[in-house]
Amino acid sequence: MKNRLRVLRAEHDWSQADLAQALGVSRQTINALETGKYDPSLPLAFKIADLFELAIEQIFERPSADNQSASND
Amino acid sequence: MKNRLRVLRAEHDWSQADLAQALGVSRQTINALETGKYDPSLPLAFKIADLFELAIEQIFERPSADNQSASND
DNA sequence: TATTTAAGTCAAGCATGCTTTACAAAAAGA
DNA sequence: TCTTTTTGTAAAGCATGCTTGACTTAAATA
Repeated sequence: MKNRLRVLRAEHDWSQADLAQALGVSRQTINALETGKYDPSLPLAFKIADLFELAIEQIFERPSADNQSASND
Repeated sequence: MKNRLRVLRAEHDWSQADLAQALGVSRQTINALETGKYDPSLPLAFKIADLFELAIEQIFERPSADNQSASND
């Protein structure tokens, strides 16, 4: 899932460490998000959205509709 | 983090199993989300939002701003 | 040039999200 | 009442999210 974190961070002229501190997470987490290692949890996504005063949908791109199925009893 | 899943599901007259199938997750996952056991991943939150044609923010309530801090180097 | 800041990455470890299988209990329908 | 459907829950296991600590490299600055 792609995101606009790096751009938003640049617009605010923040380092990864600055952003991490503002969000209460580690710098490595920010780096991992920006480099696409994994997606944030929903609570963290909300914090990010609140910080940048944007909707989650404006920061994170919809995933590519995987169509995986689970057995469901 | 509270959510409106049970209400939305009721509006559509779906069982937990129906919703699970529509989302490609297990019934137990839906039950866990509705009973507040845990929050969905961001990708699953997007799928839910897409299915109900709502924004994530309209389904999931913002978490109560934890203010936890990480050491950050 | 020497130093500092910023970014990338790795490994180990713990927490959370989701799976399958299984069972119990409540609610709905015959 | 009897049967079926729906919901709740539990345990074990695997995948993902996030932590700390450490190290490397590149870029900015004294």
